[in-house]
Amino acid sequence: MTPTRGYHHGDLRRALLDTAVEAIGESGPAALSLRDLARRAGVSHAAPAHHFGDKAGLLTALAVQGFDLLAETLRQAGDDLLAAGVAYVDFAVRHRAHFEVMFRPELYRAQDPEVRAASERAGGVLRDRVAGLPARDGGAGDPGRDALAAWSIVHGFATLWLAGALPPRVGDDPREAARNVIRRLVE
Amino acid sequence: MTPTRGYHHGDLRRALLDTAVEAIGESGPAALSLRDLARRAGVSHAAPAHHFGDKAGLLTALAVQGFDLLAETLRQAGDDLLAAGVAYVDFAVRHRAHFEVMFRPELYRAQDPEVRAASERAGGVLRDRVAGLPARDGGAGDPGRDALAAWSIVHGFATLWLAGALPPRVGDDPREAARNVIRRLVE
DNA sequence: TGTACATCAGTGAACGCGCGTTCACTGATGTAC
DNA sequence: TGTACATCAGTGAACGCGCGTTCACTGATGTAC
Repeated sequence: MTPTRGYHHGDLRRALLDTAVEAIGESGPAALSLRDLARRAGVSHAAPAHHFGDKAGLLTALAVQGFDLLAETLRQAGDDLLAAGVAYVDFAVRHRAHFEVMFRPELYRAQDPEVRAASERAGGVLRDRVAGLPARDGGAGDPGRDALAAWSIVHGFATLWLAGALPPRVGDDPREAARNVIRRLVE
Repeated sequence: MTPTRGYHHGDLRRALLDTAVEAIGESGPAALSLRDLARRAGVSHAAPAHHFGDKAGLLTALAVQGFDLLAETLRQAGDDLLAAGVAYVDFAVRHRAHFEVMFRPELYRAQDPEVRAASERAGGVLRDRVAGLPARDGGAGDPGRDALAAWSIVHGFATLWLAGALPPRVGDDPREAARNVIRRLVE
């Protein structure tokens, strides 16, 4: 994509992250190799180590980026829980590589403070949207429980969609299908 | 575990599947190698190829086993959707290796007729439990939609649990936590 | 009960490959004076 | 404006490792007669 400008690349760190997204989209995060990334970015195979140390370092950076992107996506979806839920699924489909890395913590340094902070920000937005929901007719309604149920249903739908596990009758528009399913929870 | 009985192992195929479950439990399905399996099983490194051809062949066999086990687990949970949902989560936690393989179809031959049949059997049981549910107060209730919502919420909860993504306040008993969440859908 | 033979399960040596890591290096850039 | 020097980004050769695959083989088992 970005042409190499002589000896110094210019923004190799960023280029490697973009390239990683591409490679993960093709073969999944586990199959990722730093040598392949270097090859795709057109630099020597030892270059990635300069920026990320090792594979876990690179995936940690990708996870941070992913959680930030998710938080922003949820925020932009507005106050509505239904809209936020649809946005969550949409994020998973459109940023599949990030999503797959984010929820496979054994692949990166999940205890890294940057990751924890970014993940906490995304979780906070989701909880806000759930808190904005009117109490259920049944009773008091436990906001922790409701947030967990909301998270579970959108995360499960997204995961099943990405795994190709859903039957054809669900259709091919993830946003529409997700909206339909989430309504079961919020209507 | 099972001592090698001379030149012929006795039931190497089965032993390799058991060993694979063990290895996947430690490092995930992507890190699995046939050589490591052979080493653990105490046979030569070329032996696994006799039974499964390659890694995808072995994981295909594991997926079939997993779907059959899931179907049986759901069946044993009885007619109740809540109980079936809890059983689904419990299955994921107790048979983590199988569960992880089953829903990563890029790792095995998902189009294999045996896999499709086993997966169809498990899905059928889940649909049955949803169909047994009384119609919602709101209206007619689309059984396809309801089944998808139920599947999403239990699958999502199980996935988040396994990923270690849930906050500590959820507790350490997956069955209890799952029951609480699923109630949000069925009550 | 005994022997011959076919079949099958597992062996072990060999191969080529891609990987991560290390390390002395070189080219480019920016800053001090 | 010009020069010296420190810093940093990226290079490329070398290493050892574990992997999958192949293949001629050998030991065990079962069946026919």
